[in-house]
Amino acid sequence: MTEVKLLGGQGRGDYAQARLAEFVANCRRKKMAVTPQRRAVLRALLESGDHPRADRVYARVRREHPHISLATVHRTLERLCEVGEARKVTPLHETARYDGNTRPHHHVVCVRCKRVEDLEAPEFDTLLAGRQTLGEFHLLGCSVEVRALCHRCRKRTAGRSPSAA
Amino acid sequence: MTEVKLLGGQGRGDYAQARLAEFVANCRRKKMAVTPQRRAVLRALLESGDHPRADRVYARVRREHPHISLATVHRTLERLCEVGEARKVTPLHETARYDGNTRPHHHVVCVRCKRVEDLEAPEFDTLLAGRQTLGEFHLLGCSVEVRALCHRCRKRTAGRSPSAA
DNA sequence: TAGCAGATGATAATTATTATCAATGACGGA
DNA sequence: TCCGTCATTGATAATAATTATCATCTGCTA
Ligand SMILES: [Mn+2]
Ligand SMILES: [Mn+2]
Ligand SMILES: [Zn+2]
Ligand SMILES: [Zn+2]
Repeated sequence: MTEVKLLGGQGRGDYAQARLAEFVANCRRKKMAVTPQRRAVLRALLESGDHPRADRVYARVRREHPHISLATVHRTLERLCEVGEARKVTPLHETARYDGNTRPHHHVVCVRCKRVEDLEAPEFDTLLAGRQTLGEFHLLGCSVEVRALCHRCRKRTAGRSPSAA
Repeated sequence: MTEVKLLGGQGRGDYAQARLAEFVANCRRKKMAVTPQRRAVLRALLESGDHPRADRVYARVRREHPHISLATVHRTLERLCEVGEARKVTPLHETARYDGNTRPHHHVVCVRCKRVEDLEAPEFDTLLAGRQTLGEFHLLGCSVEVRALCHRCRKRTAGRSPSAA
């Protein structure tokens, strides 16, 4: 029953160190230039445990790199996601998407064209069934977002990096 | 194993009819005015099976109500979500949120303050474990988003409508 | 160390969403 | 059925996130 649990910020420091240490090698592998800005953005992201927005990362990076451009922060964050060094919590954030179907269900999203299809997966729903709370959170519901490539996009995307785990 | 399946647009027509039929009564119950615009927006949303954006709904509604304002469409869609007549597929769409933690994990999101915390739930991951595809979709990964109210927000939200299932 | 492809910074442009506010009309009570 | 009230609408402006542009700079390879 207690299969689901919140993760505190434990071991964040070590994790950040390890990730920064391997960053240079990873960049070389991906043939991506290692710039002070990229390093700083990744460090700032790793130091914030709270899934920050670009402006928060910008604020933090500026403490060490007062001359960095906000555009660079945006570009770098997207780049880090493309190469698998970071993750976008909000793959569909560009515009609000609405759904007239109020029955509980889940979604599969094409990460490229952003097409969204309904998905039925009853098992997902039962996992939180008993619980009312999770730590300090009062539960309302849960939805699963399956990241995928639709047929059309898969053909066009041929050889590509992760961009979504 | 085949517990997860895509839902086609079957029975959409009947579902739409039923929803529209009960809409007036639901509005009365919620003490919300029934306007032609609201009815039209809900109809347009129900007719689009594809999780549309506000501008798509606007385009469709204009076919019958050429004078409707785009602002009204935005307002109405949000309103419908508040009272449980529709659902926002993208509760975190306002701004991109990034995550330096690349280990597979899930999230709990406070629907009010948008705080995001990491969540560990191994069972969620195993459900799609075997599959490579789902219908025409090539699977990449899946993430669970648990909607919740954090302690602080729960106190401040006292008596409130659904806004999230 | 030279040269180039890619990265950056400054800035403008784009675009979704929200705010404002006067005019309108839905609806409960007379 | 008519009226007054107040929520809703439409038109428009304001806001804010993101992306585009482009001249300059710099990490990287040979
Ligand atoms: Mn749906
Ligand atoms: Mn996370
Ligand atoms: Zn696609
Ligand atoms: Zn909260």
